Amino acid sequence: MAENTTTASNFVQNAIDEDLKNGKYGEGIHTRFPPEPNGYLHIGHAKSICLNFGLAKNNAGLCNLRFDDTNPTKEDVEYVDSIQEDVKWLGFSWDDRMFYASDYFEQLYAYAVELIKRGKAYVCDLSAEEIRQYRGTLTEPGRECPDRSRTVEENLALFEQMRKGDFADGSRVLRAKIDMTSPNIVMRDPVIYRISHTVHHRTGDAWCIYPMYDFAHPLSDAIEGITHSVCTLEFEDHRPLYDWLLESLGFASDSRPRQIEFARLNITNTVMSKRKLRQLVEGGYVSGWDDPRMPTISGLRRRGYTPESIRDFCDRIGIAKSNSLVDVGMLEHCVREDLNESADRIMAVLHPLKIVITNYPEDKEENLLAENHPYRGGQRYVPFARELYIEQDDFMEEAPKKFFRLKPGGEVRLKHAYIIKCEEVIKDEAGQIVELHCTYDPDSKSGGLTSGRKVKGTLHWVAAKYALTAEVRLYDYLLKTEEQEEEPADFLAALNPESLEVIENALIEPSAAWTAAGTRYQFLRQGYFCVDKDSAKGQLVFNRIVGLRDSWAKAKKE
RNA sequence: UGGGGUAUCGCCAAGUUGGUAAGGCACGGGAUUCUGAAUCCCGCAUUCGUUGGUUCGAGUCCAGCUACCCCAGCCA
Repeated sequence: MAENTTTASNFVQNAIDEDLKNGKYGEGIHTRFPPEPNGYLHIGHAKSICLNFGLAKNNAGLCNLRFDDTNPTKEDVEYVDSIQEDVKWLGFSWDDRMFYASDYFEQLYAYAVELIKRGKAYVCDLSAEEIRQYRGTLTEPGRECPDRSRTVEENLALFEQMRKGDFADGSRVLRAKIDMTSPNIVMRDPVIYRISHTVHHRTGDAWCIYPMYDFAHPLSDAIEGITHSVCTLEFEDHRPLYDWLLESLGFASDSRPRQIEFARLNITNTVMSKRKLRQLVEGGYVSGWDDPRMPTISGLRRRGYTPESIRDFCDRIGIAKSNSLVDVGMLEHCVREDLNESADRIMAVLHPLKIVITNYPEDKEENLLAENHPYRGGQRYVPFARELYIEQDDFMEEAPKKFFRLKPGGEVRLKHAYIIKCEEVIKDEAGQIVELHCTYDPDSKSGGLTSGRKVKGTLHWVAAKYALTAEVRLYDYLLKTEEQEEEPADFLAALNPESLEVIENALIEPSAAWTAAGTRYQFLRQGYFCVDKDSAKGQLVFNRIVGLRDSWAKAKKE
């Protein structure tokens, strides 16, 4: 298991090393995780969280949590709450450094005024449509807005009126005065403030003008003393603007924050855009942002993923600038590895096949000692009796040569119990197998002196009389059948039809019920399961995380 | 004949100032096993998108191609 020693070298760390070596940022480094509270965090955000908090930790620095809440039309407190919960759950702490871009609205306004005073910003009266036309295209330069030559005084007055609410939404904007002919479209006098008479989830109606990301972000970073502003690749074109703003407002180049971009996470068969995830939630395709099929942190949590496994995953995939598509198998490997280490094992049967041990006294019952974990120890008692259930798949009447499980005349070990032999197959009139009559070897009891006898297969089982029913939810949590380009409509159509929630009942050994909800279990052979905390009310609910790789299942396919 | 990026094994990803290709996932083989799991060994790029060049020597330097990603929100 990864000790989360993010020692893996990456170019961001290299850049930090370089800066540290050159004596830049003598106070130590400072990063931030800046989500917009417009949806729930997903596994892609986890990559950024692990990176930013990890860099801080590994370099004796600090990492802030900052809500980038500059667009009130999309944001909500529900999201700021869930984001905090998810970051905490992942195991990271921002201590007392939780901020909101909206905390800086007043300062940001002052910076905008300063920019105007320096002749580097102006109020533009063009409509959104006109601005687009004036902007030019990818291959043609833009044209200057007629308002570009307004005097500082005019701009100051107009901007103040904007703030006071004298103008309607969309009627005017504040723009940075840079270069309409720049080959980089971002630099063609970008809008830095817009008018929006919208109630903000935190500032209410105090403001009717809101700063754009491009303006708020570098300044928020600077205000917080951020040294390394790590973001994703699509902002590379924005870096010149980031630097231009700080430069224009007089932040010294040797101490101001520096933007570094890395590639965002993509996982095979996984829907990773907030927009699409929102469609799934709002369209009722899933039960919510925390539906166990969702790649959200909260969905993975309900699915039984541990924070450790997600951090480990983020460590393993690395940080680079090339667009990559990580195999979902990597994520699954990480949970398997973690749960193999940490999860107690219990026995359960999904599709029961009754077994009668004919030479076991009818009134006899035993409590057999069972290991909770192969090497971490812990023990429990499991009731054993004459009538048991095993998994239907664990018996084959006409078995191929390499079938290690129960077959007529064959022997098999019942885990923690005895070796049994199948003597007779009982069928109904329709020829369906109803039950198996077996005999057991009393000398083969697990842990006993003569328990060393070897048989090829080991089965899990549950005593018929004491078996408890548990709800098992089997999910195919992959939401896409295959990689494909999807427009919204096609995207929904491309959902894996098998990604429906399947609920079955499993028979579980009674000892499982002794443990409090929230404990993670591994079902023998069936795969990893865990108690669903949210639904464990009187009844145990298990989610399948991912099945064990079963070479028998593989062989069966061939 | 816009700008910005990226190209190293099936999938991720290290590769310091050029010195002769880490690691993980997946996969294959063997040992072991009261989970056909786990564990343990062993194997898995003469080659770094491509073509040339510089050099005793290049994934690392130079030039030219090619492919893919991002940008024309008053979103972030």
